[in-house]
Amino acid sequence: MGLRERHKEDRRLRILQAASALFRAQGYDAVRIEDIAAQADVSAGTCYNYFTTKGDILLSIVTLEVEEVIDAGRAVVARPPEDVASALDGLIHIYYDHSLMYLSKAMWRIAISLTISAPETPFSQRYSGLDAKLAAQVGDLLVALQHRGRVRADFDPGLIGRVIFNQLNQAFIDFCKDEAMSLETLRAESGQMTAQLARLLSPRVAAE
Amino acid sequence: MGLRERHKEDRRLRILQAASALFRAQGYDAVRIEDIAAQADVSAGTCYNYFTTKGDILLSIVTLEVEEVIDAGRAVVARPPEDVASALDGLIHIYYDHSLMYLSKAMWRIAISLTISAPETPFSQRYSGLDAKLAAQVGDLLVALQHRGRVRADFDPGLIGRVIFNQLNQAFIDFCKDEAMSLETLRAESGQMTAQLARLLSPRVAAE
DNA sequence: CAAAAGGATTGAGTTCATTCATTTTTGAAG
DNA sequence: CTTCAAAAATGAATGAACTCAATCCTTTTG
Repeated sequence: MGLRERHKEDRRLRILQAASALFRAQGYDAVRIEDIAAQADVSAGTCYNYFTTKGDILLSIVTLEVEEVIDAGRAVVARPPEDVASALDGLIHIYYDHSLMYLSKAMWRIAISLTISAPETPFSQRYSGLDAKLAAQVGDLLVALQHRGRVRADFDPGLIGRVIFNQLNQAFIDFCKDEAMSLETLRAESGQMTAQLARLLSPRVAAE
Repeated sequence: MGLRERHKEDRRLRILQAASALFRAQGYDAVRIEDIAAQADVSAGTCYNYFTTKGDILLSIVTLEVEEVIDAGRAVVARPPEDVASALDGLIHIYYDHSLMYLSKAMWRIAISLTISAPETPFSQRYSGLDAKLAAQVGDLLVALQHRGRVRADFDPGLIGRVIFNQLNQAFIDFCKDEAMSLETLRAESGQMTAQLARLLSPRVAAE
């Protein structure tokens, strides 16, 4: 790798680290591109050689985080708890905890809103792809549970995986929208939902 | 009502109408506050006496639309079709069609993203409240179907109503994110989902 | 009816993201 | 070691949202 390439890598990383630290410390809106540039020892213009918009910098940080969440989820899917509700709750627990490790509610809000308002942006698309992967992971968990006979076999696990993921996602968005809401409350609400869905999915029904 | 009050009403309305027309014609981003002000025969500053941000003007337009959607939905809930899948599809059909009558995909994208990125804004909160009403309406439909014995009685209709609404909502967001996607495709995808859920909710299960 | 008080309007001014013409740096070729 | 073309970096210029001190209208009061 030549000098030029190394410089490029280096600068990209410096910009990302500077932005990440500043966003976390001061909030997305309060940070100016010039601040990021100064902290990264480049000029404002250079930031635009690496990222198309300020939002893209944030999304780039967030996608790194989501990738880690997916990795963390794999462990649960490979070795899921026995019953449906616990399995779902375990996965969800990991998703939520990991998501808040490095990113504030405000950063998530902005990131999510960007993927909706500017879906054509490269990082937006990447983020959407990761969301799809997360949904697929939930589907994988359901398949594992189906194999064990813990859930009904007469439905499409991919589809229901997406249904469940959408619930988690919406609950998480509501959580991010309300600064006063605690992680415990989020977990409790998701738990209610999964318990309900686990019941609908269980093979033996005490119908009516 | 004094002259001052009348002026206020009048101006507010003029700003809203000007913005609505311009947003539709040129798209949200392409319209400047000054353009709206000019079209409404006021100054740019005045727009900020009536709305806190440019986004708030859009949200104000969108909430009017959502209120109409809720009204339209009431008719279906009052007199739902016999089977679960048709009832859900009917309601959804109305939601989607009405939503696209006056607002473009792009306008929805921006509006939805604003309610996430700036949830404290007055119109944001109003919008969120309307979303909750829509979810409750789906719940009402489920209650009606439960009374007829068309769906299992052993679940919380409010909770499942929210689950279903979240699905619709997410499908609609995905639709707005993809300019190439047709309304037919949206309907088809939602239909798949409701069919699947209708099955899970039906009282007699061909278990496993 | 005159004048003071308070509310609304105004548009020039500020701030920041983004652009772009210019300058600097890099790596290859001679 | 020079020279040169391409790639990158730079920062001054642009444009649009939003702010605010000054001004203009209503309304009220004496």
